[in-house]
Amino acid sequence: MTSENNRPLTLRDVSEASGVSEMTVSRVLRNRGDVSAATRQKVLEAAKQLGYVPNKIAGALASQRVNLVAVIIPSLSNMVFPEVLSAISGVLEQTDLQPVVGVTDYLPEKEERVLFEMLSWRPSGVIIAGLERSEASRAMLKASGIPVIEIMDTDGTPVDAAVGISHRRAGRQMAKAILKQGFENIGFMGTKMPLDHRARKRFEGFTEELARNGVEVMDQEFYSGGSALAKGREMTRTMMERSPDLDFLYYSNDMIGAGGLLWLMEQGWDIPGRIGLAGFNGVELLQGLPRQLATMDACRRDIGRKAAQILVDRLDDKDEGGQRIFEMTPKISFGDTLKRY
Amino acid sequence: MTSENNRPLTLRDVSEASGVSEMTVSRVLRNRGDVSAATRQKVLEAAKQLGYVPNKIAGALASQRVNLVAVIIPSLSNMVFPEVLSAISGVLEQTDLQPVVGVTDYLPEKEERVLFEMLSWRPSGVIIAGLERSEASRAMLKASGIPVIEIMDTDGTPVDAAVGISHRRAGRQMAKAILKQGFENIGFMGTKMPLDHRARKRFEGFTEELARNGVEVMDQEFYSGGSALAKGREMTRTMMERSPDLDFLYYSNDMIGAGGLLWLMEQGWDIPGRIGLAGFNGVELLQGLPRQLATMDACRRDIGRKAAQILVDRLDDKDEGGQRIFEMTPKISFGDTLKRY
DNA sequence: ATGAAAGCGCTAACAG
DNA sequence: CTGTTAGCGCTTTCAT
Repeated sequence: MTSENNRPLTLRDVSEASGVSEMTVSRVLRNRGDVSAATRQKVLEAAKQLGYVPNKIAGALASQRVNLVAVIIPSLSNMVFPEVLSAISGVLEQTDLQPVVGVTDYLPEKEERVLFEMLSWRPSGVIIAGLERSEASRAMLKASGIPVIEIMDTDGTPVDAAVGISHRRAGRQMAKAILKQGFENIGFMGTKMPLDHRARKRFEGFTEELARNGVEVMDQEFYSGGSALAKGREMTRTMMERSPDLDFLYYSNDMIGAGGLLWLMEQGWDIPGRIGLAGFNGVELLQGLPRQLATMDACRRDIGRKAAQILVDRLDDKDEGGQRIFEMTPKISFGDTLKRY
Repeated sequence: MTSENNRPLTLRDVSEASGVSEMTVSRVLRNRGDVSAATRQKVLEAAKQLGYVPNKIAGALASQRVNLVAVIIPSLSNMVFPEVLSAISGVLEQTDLQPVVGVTDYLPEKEERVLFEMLSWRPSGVIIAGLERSEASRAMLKASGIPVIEIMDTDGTPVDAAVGISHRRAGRQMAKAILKQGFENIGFMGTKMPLDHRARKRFEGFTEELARNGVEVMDQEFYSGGSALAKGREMTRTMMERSPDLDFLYYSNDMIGAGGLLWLMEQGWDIPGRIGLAGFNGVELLQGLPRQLATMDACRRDIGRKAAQILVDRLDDKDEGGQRIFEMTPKISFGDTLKRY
C-alpha cells in the first residue's frame, strides 16, 4: 500500500506516471486510433500499476454515449424473470452493452419511478416487461428517443416494439385442449394480483373459450403472498372439499399447480382419469416431480434473446423501420395430467 | 407530439421555458436550498410540461456523488440471491441509494470484469457475495476507497466488513445433529462446482465433524446443471441402488433434497425411521412438500438487511471504526426427516 | 502517431 | 432567495 491519498485516480495520473499525454492514454485505454506499440505498452503498464479504473461518468458525459440497457421487470422472485434476464444477458454479452435491472413489484407507480431513475442515466435502450403502464411512463419512454422493446406480451399496443406471446390466445388454447379431452367441471386457481396483466389475460382467454363452448368455470380461488407450492396445496384441498365434482383444475402458474399435483397424488386421486391438471410457464422445476404437470411454455428464453437482438440491431441501425410486434407461439406440453385418451 | 427534435432536454431548456436561472431550476429539482413557492411552482410546471428527465451523468460528475450501490452476486437462478437482494433493496429504499446488480456466474474472472465495470461508475458502496476472490478484485475493492461489505460467509478475511454465517460451522452443526440421532451410514449429495466456496466449506465442516466422531461419508455424488429437483431425484435413486445400507442423506441444498425426499416417499421408504434426510438453506418451497425436509436457515434476509444497514451507516459516518465481522447464527429446523426419537 | 483546446450538463461555492 | 463562475474527468475535434 503506497500513500493512501484516497482520491480516485484520473487519466492525468496515468498520463504523468507514463509520460504520455492524457489524450493518448485515453486512446490506449479505449483501443481507439493508432498508437505505437511502445507507447501503448508504457500506458498499459502504468495504468495496471496504479490500479486505474476509468471514470465512466466522465466518459459518458463527454462522449454522450452510455453502454447500458435498462431492463425493467416486475419481480425477481418469479424465476420467470431471471430467465428472460439471463437470455438477454447472453446476447448482450457479445456486444459492449450491459443490462441494468430495475424491479417494479408489479406496481405502476414504482415502474414510473424506476423508469425515471434509469432514464436519467441515459441508457442506450430499454427492455421492459408488459404493455400496460401509466401515461407518464409511456410519455417518458417515447420522449427518451431510444429503442424501447416491450416483452412477454403482445395483446396491446407497444410504444415502439414488442416481443412476446399472446396470453389471451394461450388461455384459449389451453381451454380448447381441456375441453377436447372431455373435461367439463373446471376449477381455476391463480394469484389475486389485479396488476399481473398477463395472468389476467390468460384467464380471460380461458373463460372466453369455455363460454364459446357453453362451459363455465365451476369454482375459483385466488391467493397472494407466501410459498406458491404450499398455496397450491392448500387451495387445492379447499377447492376439492368445496367442489368435489370438479374434474379439472387449471392453475395460473406451475408452482401452485405442482403443489396441487402433490396433494392430489398424496390423497390418491386418479390423475388424469378422475381429475386433470394444467399449469402455465413450463418451469424447470416440474421435471423433478413424480408426475409431469401439463403446462405451456411461455417462450421466455426466446423472448429474451429476440428482444436483445432487436435492440442490438436497432442500435447498429440495422433494423430501422422493421416489424413492430413479434409474437412467439407457445406450445402445450401434455405431461401426465391432461391427456385422457 | 410537438416538434421531435430528439435532443434530450437539458436544464437550460427548463430554465428558458420557466424564465428562471439554471441554478435555481437545479435547486428546485433537487429540493436543495430555499426557493420561493412561486418560482418553485413555475419550474416544476415547466419541467413536467416538457417531460424533462435530469441527466444524472452530468449531475454525478459535477457533484462527485453517485447514489448507486453495486451488489455483486454469483447467480440469479438460485433463489437465495434474489432473496438477499430483496432484503437489501428493502433497506436502501428508505434512503436515496439504489442497488445495481451484477452477476458473476461463480466465475472469478467474471467477477473481476463485473467489478471493474461497476466501479467505473463510481458507486457509493459495494455489497459482494463471498470472501474468495482474485487478488486483482481485492485490490480494486481496496483502492476504490468506498465501503465494501462482503456477505453470506464469515470463514475468511474480509477486505473491509463482512456479514454472514460460518458455513464450516453450519456443516459441523448438522453433522452433530445427525450423529446425535444415531445415524451412521451417511451419504452426501451436492453440486460439482468447485467455485461454490460456501458449499465446499459446509462439506468440509461436515466431514470434519464426522471424522472427529470416527464416522466417514459412506457414499457421495455431485451434479451440475439441470433442474435441481430432478437431479436430486436421480442422484438419490442412483445412490440408494449403489449403497442400499445408507441411513442418512445430507444434501448441499434444499432443492436437490426435496427431489430426493419425493423419490424416497414414492418408493415407500420409512422416513426418518429407515432413512433420514437434511438439506440446506431453508427455502420457502419446502413448505409445500408433503413432508418437511430438515434444513438449516441461511439467514439470508438478515444478512441482506444487516449488510445494507452497515453500508448506510458508513455512508452517514455513523459507523466509522466499528466491528468488522458480523456472524449470524443459523438454526436447524428438524422438519420431519431428521428427528428419530 | 501524438497533442491542445473546447466542451458534455450539471452542481459547488460564492456573490449579491 | 437568486444568479454567476468555474470546474467535475473525460472525449471530440482539429492541429501538428
